[in-house]
Amino acid sequence: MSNDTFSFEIIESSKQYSNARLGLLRTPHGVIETPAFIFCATKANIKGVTIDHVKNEGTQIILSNTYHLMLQPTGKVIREAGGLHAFTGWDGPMLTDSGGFQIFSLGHGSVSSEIKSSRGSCSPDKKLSLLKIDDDGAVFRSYIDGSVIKMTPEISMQMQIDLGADMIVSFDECTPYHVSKEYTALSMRKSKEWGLRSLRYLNERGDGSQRLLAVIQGGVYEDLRLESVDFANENGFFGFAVGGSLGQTTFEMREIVSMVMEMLDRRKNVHLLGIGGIDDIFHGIRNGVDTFDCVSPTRIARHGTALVKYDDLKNGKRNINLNNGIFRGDHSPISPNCPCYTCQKFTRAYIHHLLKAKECLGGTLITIHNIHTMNRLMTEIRGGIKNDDLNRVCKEWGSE
RNA sequence: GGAAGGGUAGCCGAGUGGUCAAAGGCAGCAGACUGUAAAUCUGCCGACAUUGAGUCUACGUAAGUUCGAAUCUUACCCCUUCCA
Repeated sequence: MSNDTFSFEIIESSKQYSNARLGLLRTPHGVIETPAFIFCATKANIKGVTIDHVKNEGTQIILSNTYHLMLQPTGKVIREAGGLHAFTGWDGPMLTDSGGFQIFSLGHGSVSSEIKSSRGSCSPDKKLSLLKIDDDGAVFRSYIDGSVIKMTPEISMQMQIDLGADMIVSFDECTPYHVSKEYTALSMRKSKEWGLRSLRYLNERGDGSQRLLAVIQGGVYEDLRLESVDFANENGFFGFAVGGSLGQTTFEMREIVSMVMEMLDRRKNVHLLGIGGIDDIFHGIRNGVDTFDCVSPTRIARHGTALVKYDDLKNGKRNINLNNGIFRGDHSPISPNCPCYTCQKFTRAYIHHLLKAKECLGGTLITIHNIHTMNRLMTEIRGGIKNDDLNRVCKEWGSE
């Protein structure tokens, strides 16, 4: 693999915000213009839509999850299929997550109630299935058949090699918020160790067609974040992924993101794990984040909410819940200015009907629209950086 | 004509003397969702009242029994099934 097959090149820096930048992320499966949004295809599909829709609405890169795919259909099946690209039909750039987040979400309960602000909406009686975590790795009970599954950096790396995504992520422990600083420190140091083991394994067993991102841990503590960043800066990772507990409130999350972004080697690409609110994206980009991933655009779509550019909606909101009764007889598209497949062919009334009738096409059509809208947001943000006009773009999308 | 079983909030359906404005489900109304065990979860859901306290109207209709009735009695109306 020649050196320029894989690279991250900063092609323009914002004058309005010194850290915001335009980049080109080159991978064997194509070039990603950054800032970019990465859609979650956790179980090797973006829920509810075909890969053609994903592509046609302007998606540059998608993400799948090691933990889910190792349970089902297993790495063996995907390796035999020729890797995730062949398996899914997606021929563009791809990232896989390591499974480290599952140590958190399967071990400590709901995501949203813990890492981010708000209360959890997960059903409370879910049984936690993390059995053990030590220096070697983590042991889970499979949520599919109850069998006992071991995850180590080496297992995660081998799985990610089998999956064959362009960018892969170090195995880490996503530290919850409600633990002591001592635990957070130990956990972060464990993730450092696991990062080294991940790197070593990939260098020894990989074929050179993949690059590794270091995960930045350290919770809400500046000194721990700095220690984690120093480690990542010094150890030859291709890029970075900011993860772990980002505090309890959105405000806290942004403070941590700003803090970490100041510490990282600015020559490398930075991914912000799991964050995808429009305000949070603008905040991240001003601070130099290059890529984001989040389940929110596709999840809320399945639940009936369509994202709409603030200036297009003209009612002071940035999304509409198509479950709401006011759309029963609304024969206009979701957004008047949207060229997506859904808005070209279908009306709010029709989609409202599909949702009410529990026809899964409703969620599908909104997912298509939301994918387009997120990609359009990122396109306009890149335009804003290029033209030193990011604040105008921000306003148009109803962000502060 | 005879026999039996029923009629409960928008719908279905539990409840058989007080703890009943009445379980549960559906429908309706709204909200949440941030490295996906999520096409899921939460709240409201007779009327009036800004919420609460509260007031009123309600379990086919009418009249009773009772301190108290969706629940017991009588009559009537309607529905379903079975027998002729």
